[in-house]
Order: sequence, then C-alpha cells, then structure tokens
Amino acid sequence: MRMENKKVNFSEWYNEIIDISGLSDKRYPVKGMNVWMPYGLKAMQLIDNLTRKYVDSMDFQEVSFPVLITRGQLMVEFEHVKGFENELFWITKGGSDKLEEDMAMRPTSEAAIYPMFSLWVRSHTDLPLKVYQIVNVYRYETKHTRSFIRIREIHFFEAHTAHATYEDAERQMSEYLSIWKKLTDMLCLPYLVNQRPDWDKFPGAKYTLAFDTVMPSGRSLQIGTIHQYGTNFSKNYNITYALDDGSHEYVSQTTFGMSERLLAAVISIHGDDTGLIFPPDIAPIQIIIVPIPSKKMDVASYGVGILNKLMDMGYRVKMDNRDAYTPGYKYNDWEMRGVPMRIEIGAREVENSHITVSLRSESGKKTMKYEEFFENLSEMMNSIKETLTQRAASTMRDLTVNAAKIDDIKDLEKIVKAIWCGSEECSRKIEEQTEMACLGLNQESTETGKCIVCGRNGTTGIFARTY
RNA sequence: GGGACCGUGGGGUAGUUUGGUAUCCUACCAGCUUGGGGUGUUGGUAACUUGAGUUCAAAUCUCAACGGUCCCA
Repeated sequence: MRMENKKVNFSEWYNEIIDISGLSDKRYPVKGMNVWMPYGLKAMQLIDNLTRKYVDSMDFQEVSFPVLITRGQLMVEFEHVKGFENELFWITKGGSDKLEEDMAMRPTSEAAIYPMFSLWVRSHTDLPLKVYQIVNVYRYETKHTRSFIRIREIHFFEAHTAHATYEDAERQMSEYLSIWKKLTDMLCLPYLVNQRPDWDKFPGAKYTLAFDTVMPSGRSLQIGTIHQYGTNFSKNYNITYALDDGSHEYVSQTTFGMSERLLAAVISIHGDDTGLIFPPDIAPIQIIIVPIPSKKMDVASYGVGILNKLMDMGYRVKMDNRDAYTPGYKYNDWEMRGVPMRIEIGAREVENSHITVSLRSESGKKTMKYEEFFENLSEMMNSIKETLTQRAASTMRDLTVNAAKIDDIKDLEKIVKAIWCGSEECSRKIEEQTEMACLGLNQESTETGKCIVCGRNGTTGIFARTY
C-alpha cells in the first residue's frame, strides 16, 4: 500500500494511517463517534496504565461516576454551565415518557463529582481528597470531527482534588507537572506549558495551565490541562470542612485532564512516510518475529524458543506465522503498524545461532549472536526511545519561530513565540492578522521585552493555529 | 458561526455533462505456487448512503436528512 507523504499532506496521511494500521474505524454511523479497533485500544490502554501507575504512586484513588447529570446538578456553577451549554447531549425521555428533569451526558465530571465531594468531606482528616477516573465524556461538536482529535465521545482521564488550603492546592499543581513529565517521557513527546489567557481558561477555573504540542502541519494540539479552581466550585457545591472552633472552611480544588489526543500526538509526531512508530512503552506489540521458511532448517522451533524467552522477560512479542504472506510483505506491514523492533530468523540464523534485528527508528538491520541480542535488548529499546525523543524535539524546534513583529508571522504554519503584554486587545490584533490563536503566556521562558503589538512591557506569549 | 466540495463491493475508483448494460485496482475466500524487502497463478464472493420527488425508466436530474473532507471567521 502507498502512504501519503506525511509532511506534504499531513491530514491525508493521518486519516490513512489510522485506517490501515487498524487503530480506529470511523465508519460508525454517528458523527464523531468512532470504533476503537483492537490495536488502537491496546495502545490507549497502555497509555492509561502508565497514567494509573503515576497517579496511584501519588496517592490518587480511582473512582467511577455515573454518566448522567441532572439539570439541577449542572446549573450550580454559572461560569461552568455557560462554558458547556452549547455542547451538551441531553436525555429527555425514558421509554416514551418525558423525564421530569432532563439529564445531560457528562461533558466533564465536575457537576457529577462535587455534590458527592460535599457529602464526603467533613473534616481536615478527609483532606486532601484525590480521585481520578478514566471514562467517556460527551460533547456535541458541531465542527468537523477528526479521529482522536475532535470527537463527540471522548476517552477522558480526569483527576479531581480537594485541599484544606490554597497553598496545598498549589502544591498539587506542581505534582501534576511532575506526573505529566514522567508520562510524556514515556511517550517521547515534546510540549510547551502555557498559561491560558483569562478569556480562554477552563470555565469556572481560577487559572489553567495547558500542555501544547506541535503537529507536523505546524498547528498546535492541546494534549493536557491542569486547572486551579481555588474555591470557585466548593463555594457553589458547598464543599467544606470543619475547623476547631466549629466554623466551616471551603476547600480549594484542582483538576487534571487528558484524552486520546495523547495517542493522536504519538501517531502524528513519531510517524513517518512508512507509517506509525510506537514508543516501546506503549507499543501494543514491542517485538515482531518474522520467520523466513526454510526446507533445510527448523526455523519454527528456533523462533518459538526466542518468542518464549522474550515473553518470560515481560515483552509484548508476537511471531508472524501467516502463511499467505512473504517475509518482505510482513516487514512492510509491521513497519507500517509501528512495531519498534523486528527480529528476522531464517536458515542462516538457525545455523549460526544468530538473530537479525531491525529497529523501526532507524534504517538497516544488524545480525548478532543469540546471547549478544539478549544482552543488548534493553539498551536497544532505550535507544529507540532516545531517537524518538530527540527527533521529536528537533521537529518541534523547526516548527517554532521567534517573532519580532506581526509582519514576520503572517501566513506562517508554525508555532510563534513573541513578546506579548498579556492584554486581550493585543492578542486580538495578532489573531486577526495571522489567523492564529493565543495560547497564553509560556511558563518555561523567562525572557522579557516589549510587546510586538503595543510596545508595552511583556513576556513570552505563544500563538498558533490550533486543532 | 459562514461557505465549498464529496458519498458507487471492505478500501480506492470509472460511469453522472447527454437518464436505459455498473469499469478497473486492491482487499477478502478456496486451491496450487512462492518465500532473506510489498510472489505468481486459477477460480469465487462482494457496491450505486437514506428518504421523498420528476420519469415508461434514476448511480445519473431536484429537494431533504445523515455521514465525510476542506476552506474562511
């Protein structure tokens, strides 16, 4: 099969690779609701499991809340409701009877979780309360949907915390940053941390930090967000704890959200003209063994020996025994599906106790002794990770420019760093003239200077066309 | 929020202008063959998005719905 060129036509490449590699089937007849195919679901679950591992180690507990939210529950926090009112799916009937109170499919779970938080939190000993869930949320998107990027049924990770003090909630924000770093290290993804401008923060939040990455098209993709709520929600949902003197204090709250956009970023950023490239830690199949049939040697049992040994070591490994395909076809097939390591074994390997290895992250193959392969295995896996991380970082650098004036960035398909005073007025001017959106103030730069629009003092703002 | 284009076997397509017979590639199934970078061969299965309208007759013309793709705010 022929791949579309990734750099020349990213959109077509993206649609095609998701289809032919068997990640997701978008032919399901509801707009924006796609079928997770086994290979794609496995990759997503591996990402979820990494997430679970990291949040569990920080004393989070997994919960699962109902999908429906009553109108009453939802209407409690004004800003929050307003932010989502145009993208809610409503349940209005049970059987043929109209419901007494309409119920919404959760677009996110604040309104589901916080009435329960209000019951659960009694005293400071209940705090901090740290829970998360990995569930589907629903948003009635009217714009054009895109696999894993803009969909109506979202595979969502959401963490929710409640703290006795604002300072403790701020410490939670730092903890999120360290969890985020661990996770993206595994996915080999580069990102920027940007504080969203006030007019674009999460509805109801005090402030929002977003993790933005860059797609090959030069457009940015938000792949995670953490929010400081302060007491905005606890005041409305009445989440309080008792002090020594019998009075009550509102809790401070935070959240952390991610979705299958992480998978979208992995697909897009690491993939090449041959197909997908999965980082080893989330590859549904980490090692594929391709036997080359021989009449002289017993290739099969040599292969099974290697297969079993690798499985015992804990690798996700598979031997491709499909009879109808030639080895050459299989090489191309598994490369397209992004398997990070391939082993070829034929008569030559069996005869000399060799193994021929090829890494998806680089071209060519190497033949080595059986023992040598197992000695070097984990190092080779690490080198794949290393290569992907460096390549992705370098691509992001290429797709980022520093701009000194607006004229420099018109019609540019890149992420723009520019000194910005922080005002909505100036960001509007940039947005109008460049078709870019303001992603906010970059948290990693310390540079200061004069705003490229008005000349007042400013710091580094990020602007980009977004997905 | 506004606009454009598209919908034919599982995937990609020809046919639509000028209404009447649905083309090819790929995939799939059953053989045989082959096997160190997308084997060859024989046979087979399989399609006009849905609804309404015009007509003797609709994949083709009209309208709507649903779905997809792109562009602009």
